[in-house]
Amino acid sequence: MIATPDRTPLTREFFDRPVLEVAPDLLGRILVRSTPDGPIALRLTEVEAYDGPNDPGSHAYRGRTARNDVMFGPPGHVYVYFTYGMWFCMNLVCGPKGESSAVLLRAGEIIEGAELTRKRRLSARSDKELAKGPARLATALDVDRALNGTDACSDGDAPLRVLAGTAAAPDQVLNGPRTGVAGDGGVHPWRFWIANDPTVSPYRAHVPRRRRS
DNA sequence: CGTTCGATACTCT
DNA sequence: GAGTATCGAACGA
Repeated sequence: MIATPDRTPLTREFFDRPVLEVAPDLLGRILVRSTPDGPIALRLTEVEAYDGPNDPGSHAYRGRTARNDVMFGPPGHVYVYFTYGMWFCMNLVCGPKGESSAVLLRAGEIIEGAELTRKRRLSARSDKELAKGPARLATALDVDRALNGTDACSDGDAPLRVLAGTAAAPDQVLNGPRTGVAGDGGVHPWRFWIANDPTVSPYRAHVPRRRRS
């Protein structure tokens, strides 16, 4: 039988651990986005760990800036960044305050409010694609810069919360190289996903782009 | 389902 | 100025 997902929020202590512990433990958890039209719930199926100052792939690698400021704050908060001129991606800050580690939320399954996400994800060829990729996930949940720095551990009517859900069994969690990270030729296998889940995004190696002349 | 190509504007050098 | 923690359109199978 399938256990009923636990709808209690994850605590700040959950996120106040090494990011490589937190990242796989987030799989199967439930992200709830409160919108004026109603809640959207997503079961996390794919994440990536970014290990603060020790990780050349991390936005925090070269120190604190206006963009990555939230990463240096308390755990359990939302870090949103803008990339490729068009897209937002969302992370959850981990580790003790000041460590600047975070988990990128890469993909998930919409389990509630799918009708609300379809209006923003018109290009999705099926519901499996609604949140298949980090920018698609953010678009589906209507996440943008306005949510940067918000607390995902607060209860009540916070715009974003993370609930306990049903953690993926450890033997169902696979890991491999991170997607699209410059210079990370499999050195850091810090992408984690649920085995055989149809909502996991395809792996893409990093491709440097040059501007047209 | 897969591949290829290029749009886009922000961040840091 | 250069690079980017990506995606969608178009096309083929």
